[in-house]
Amino acid sequence: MSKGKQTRDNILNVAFRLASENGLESLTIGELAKQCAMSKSGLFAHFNSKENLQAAVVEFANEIFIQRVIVPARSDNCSNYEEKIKALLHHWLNWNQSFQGSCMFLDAWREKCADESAAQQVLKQAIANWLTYLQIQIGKGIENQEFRADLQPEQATFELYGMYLSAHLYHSMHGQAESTERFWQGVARLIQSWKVNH
Amino acid sequence: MSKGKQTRDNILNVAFRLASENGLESLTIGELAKQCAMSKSGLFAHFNSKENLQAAVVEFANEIFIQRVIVPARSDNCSNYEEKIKALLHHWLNWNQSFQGSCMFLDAWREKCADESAAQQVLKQAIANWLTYLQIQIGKGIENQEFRADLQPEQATFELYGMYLSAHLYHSMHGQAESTERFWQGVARLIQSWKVNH
DNA sequence: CTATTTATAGCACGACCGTTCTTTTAATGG
DNA sequence: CCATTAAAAGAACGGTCGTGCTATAAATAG
Repeated sequence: MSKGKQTRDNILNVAFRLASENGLESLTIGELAKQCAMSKSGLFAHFNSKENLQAAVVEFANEIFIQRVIVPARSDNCSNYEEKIKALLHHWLNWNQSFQGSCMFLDAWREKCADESAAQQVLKQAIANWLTYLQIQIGKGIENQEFRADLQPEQATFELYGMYLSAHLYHSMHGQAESTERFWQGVARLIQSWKVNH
Repeated sequence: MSKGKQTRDNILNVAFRLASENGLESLTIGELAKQCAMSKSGLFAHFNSKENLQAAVVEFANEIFIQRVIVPARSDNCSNYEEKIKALLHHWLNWNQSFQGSCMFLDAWREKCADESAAQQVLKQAIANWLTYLQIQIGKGIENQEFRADLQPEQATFELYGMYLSAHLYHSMHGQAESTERFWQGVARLIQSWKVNH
């Protein structure tokens, strides 16, 4: 790897950490440069604009996400899709709780009406991809006859994501223990309802 | 109402609007003063620090929230607690969808580790109050034997809030129609599960 | 080892940030 | 109506923001 790419990679690592602490919005070039022991202009030259930097950070975060959530779930060798989904949720929750601050993926909806920044577009796409991935797993679970035939994968994904978001909020309000407990209790009930016919 | 309080009230109205569009974090005194047709220093004198301003905006937003969600639900004259909860959710969703940008109440978890700003503390308290209020309604529904005796109000509130958060996200990703549809479908299923014994 | 490209630093810019101080204007109570 | 108080404006501050431009240092290729 050439020097340039190497430095750029380091910058993104540090930027990812900072953005995870204080949010993507409050990531500044000056502070980032300081943390990287670089000059502002030297760092700036790698991205040519703050918007590009932000977008790059989001792309980088998405790669980390895939590496920490989707890939590990593959290695878990789940015997069915319920196990697969639970494994995904497990790694997802770990990912979430790995931030001392806030996960930047939750800033996706911070849209200023029409003029979306490049970073926000990348962010939304990443989330959309992830939700679609989840949805496909649920769909496969239906095909595999683990879940009811009339279960709607989109709706199920919607509710699963809600459980995750709520866990995120409760994490900062009531701590990790209660957040995790409520999440898994809710998920268990939810998945149960995917199986039973009413 | 004296001139001072009057102006302050106007400032908070405008600030609430701005913060609802672009987030509480990106609310600046200069821009706010411009929108209020005031000088920066004139506006500043009302709060003496940005932190106080932000906290005041959050308190103001909380009052609006109560006025738009809790109070209207009282006028709905619900015959039971299920209806009451649904009325609350209805107004809650309306509140949420009244923002073209983001609802500032969702920035509560944006904590920078130990050093929480005054605004964030007020924000968290407001959310905690609201969730407790919801939880109490559910508890009364249990007392009233509308819901299962072994239903956990805290857990039920957790899951209800997740539904709301997911609706908020889907609103910006898939539009209002789908978001609303999924929300009510999820809520219907959730409340149904509060009644039936498994 | 040298020539050339690439990466980084240094410096300056205009703009805006929150905040303070002083002065002027407006509202208020007697 | 006048004296007093409260409210708003004006100007300036040190700081930081993102972003150019220019020079230097380092990596790379021949």
